[in-house]
Amino acid sequence: MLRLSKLTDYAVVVLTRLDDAAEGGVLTAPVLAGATGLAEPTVAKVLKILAHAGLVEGRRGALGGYRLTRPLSDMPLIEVITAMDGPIALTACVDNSFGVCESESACPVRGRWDPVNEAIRRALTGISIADLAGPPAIVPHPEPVFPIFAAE
Amino acid sequence: MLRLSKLTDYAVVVLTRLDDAAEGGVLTAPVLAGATGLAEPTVAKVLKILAHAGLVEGRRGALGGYRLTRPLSDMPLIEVITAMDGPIALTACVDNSFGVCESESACPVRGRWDPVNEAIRRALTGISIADLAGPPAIVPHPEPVFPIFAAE
DNA sequence: TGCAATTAGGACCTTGATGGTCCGGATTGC
DNA sequence: GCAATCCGGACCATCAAGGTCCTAATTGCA
Repeated sequence: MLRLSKLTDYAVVVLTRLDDAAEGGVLTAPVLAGATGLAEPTVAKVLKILAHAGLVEGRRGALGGYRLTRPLSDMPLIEVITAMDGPIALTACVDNSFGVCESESACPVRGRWDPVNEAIRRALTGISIADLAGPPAIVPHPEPVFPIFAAE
Repeated sequence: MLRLSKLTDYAVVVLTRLDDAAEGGVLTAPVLAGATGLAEPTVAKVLKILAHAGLVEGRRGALGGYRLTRPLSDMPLIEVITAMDGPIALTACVDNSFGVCESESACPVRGRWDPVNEAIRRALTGISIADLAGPPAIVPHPEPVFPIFAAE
């Protein structure tokens, strides 16, 4: 599925909220949880990871909270994904992890995924979080029905 | 990690072997297993999935086996990934699955992943399996050391 | 006609990563 | 000194991926 983790999804949501609510100010984890509708511990976890990656900045203490270190338009999506999910890497046997793969010697595509990773990396570098949060266009929900598991 | 499944990796390996060994002829699952160093049941599973997607063709019976339906140069990577891992889709809440996400109404990026998926899709469409199996350049292993878990 | 070789299509179990929660410690402002 | 926060982990449940196996269905050959 090439799926990316939910945490990454949450991260984008949180970052977006952090942006339009706090011009210079800070927001606490509980407040962000309320604003996004996500569970508080989860939001806290996301923020911790983002802080670790330097995408947000945490300030402790009574009047503490989090704030962005850069405008979202200057924050490429790939950085968020890398922060949350780790480096972009298709397959386990990328970039020379020896001994892990038994069929190493017989493997004809060894080291061949790199150009693919590069292609994806490039594609994701050109997109900023601001692009995702974008201007208008919240997809309308025509009719709040039961989950439709459309044909895959 | 944006990782893609091992099965997809295996698929590329198997497809490659299927190509350089069988010009018009067929190869059986056990033979392919031997040639790739993968377990036989696993290879069989991969082949079944690929056959289902129409990328290979299975022929039953005594002299049966599998063969490619097209040259690898005409087989974009994205088709293999889609066959093995399902459609490219970042995140669960893509393309309007209502009711799944509680914070639906509060979610500012709803429906916003689509351009990202598009970008990745485009990047992967331009790469064929032949490009992966490529001409030369098996990455050399400078020194067979222990797995190095480089700084993430 | 019977037998052997193969694919086709699932069922099944195990394992690992993900998602989510919680707790103690450190920091800061009042 | 106290309350409000972040910080850094540990911890557990769930779920899907990986992998194996079993039973048809098909085909060629003796």
